[in-house]
Amino acid sequence: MVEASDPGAAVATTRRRRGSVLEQAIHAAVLDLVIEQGAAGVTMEAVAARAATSKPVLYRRWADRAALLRETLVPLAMDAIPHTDTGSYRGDMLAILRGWADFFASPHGAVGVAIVGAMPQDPELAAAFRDGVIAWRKEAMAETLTRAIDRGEVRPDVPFEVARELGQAVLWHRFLVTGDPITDDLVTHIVDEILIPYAGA
Amino acid sequence: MVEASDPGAAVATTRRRRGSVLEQAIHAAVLDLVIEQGAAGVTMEAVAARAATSKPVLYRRWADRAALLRETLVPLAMDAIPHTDTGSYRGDMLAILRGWADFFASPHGAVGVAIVGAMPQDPELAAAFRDGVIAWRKEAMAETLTRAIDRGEVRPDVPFEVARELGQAVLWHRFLVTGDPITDDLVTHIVDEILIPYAGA
DNA sequence: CTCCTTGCATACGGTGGCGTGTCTTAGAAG
DNA sequence: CTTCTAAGACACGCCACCGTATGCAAGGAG
Repeated sequence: MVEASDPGAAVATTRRRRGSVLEQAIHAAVLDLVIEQGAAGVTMEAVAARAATSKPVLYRRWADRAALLRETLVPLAMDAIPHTDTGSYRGDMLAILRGWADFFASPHGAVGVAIVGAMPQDPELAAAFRDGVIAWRKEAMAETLTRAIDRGEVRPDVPFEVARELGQAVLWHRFLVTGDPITDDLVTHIVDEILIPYAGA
Repeated sequence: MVEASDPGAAVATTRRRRGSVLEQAIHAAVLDLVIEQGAAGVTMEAVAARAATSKPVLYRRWADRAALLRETLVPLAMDAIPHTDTGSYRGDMLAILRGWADFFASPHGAVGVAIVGAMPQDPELAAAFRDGVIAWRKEAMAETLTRAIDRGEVRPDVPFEVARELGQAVLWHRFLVTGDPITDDLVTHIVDEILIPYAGA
């Protein structure tokens, strides 16, 4: 995942910690397979082969393939979107939407489709994604909006439920449904012509 | 599906026409399986069993499972959304968004997820969906917007690319990504507080 | 009434993934 | 140096699905 496990030191102290090199290689293999063949391509055999290990290793750490998928994809999605205070509502929203745009354009974008496509058949993945990624995004957007209200950039009675998802909804829609391009012009247009008029004081 | 095939008359004339009762039963079986188990659950064997027929029948009419899926799902999606002239931009948009909302709430909503989830691995499905459903929706929205511009309800320079997808993007996003409820209050809110201000003259 | 065409269901070999049992090897303790 | 323990690789049986070849039944032509 993120904290890169500072290789040298950690290995020196304990010979092999719980989630270490091997586990990381497995997650990487899963990610590769998702990108190449979608969630359906993530079989235990394929993962084992790709990670240069064997199936018993996988079954030792994860109950089944669904659990392995969950624990690989959800953390990835968590890291995709920046959450920084740029000092203005416009700047914050631009940063966030550009984060989504970059995510969709990157190979990791396939993770988004994989999760969405797998959720209906995997309630646990759905719960993990919604309680993890979505809930966290909502929280982050709530903070962004609260800061903007404090600054007087956004009207205090703006409907949070809608304001927080309006921008990313268009990007997700293009990415998943229409396949239309997501340009930076589109992002700035959304912010300046839709989000700010809608939320503006 | 929708038009109930007026059983008596058709059977009387030609004993068994090309796409008739059996073919319809097969499509129904595919739909059931998609709803119950997602696109991955649509195996040739399961379809044959569910439709009370056998695999050779399926292979006689469709080259492979992807073709069967395409020819079942795409027409369904085409029938989902109304395309009527209500006489006003607000009325048109309310009708369209309510059409999407009803579609998502119905069992057929699963078809939406199935298509989105399967597109990355099935270029032909993606092409069929985008050249069929999406292109047709774009055209319909273009007509709706043109009428609205003629009536003076919408500014002539409104960006079509964004205006036509803005409303449904929020609904798709809730349906696929967040799982948040899609209420009629939300629909009217989107129309009155977002679409009309954005596109208004 | 018989033949023949048409079209379906049953049955088959082949493949690939699942989940697990067994053996081997490498590191820790005595 | 020897023994013990733990972890991983190999291999197996199982099952579901694929795609096709074969045998059977029903309706039209002679």
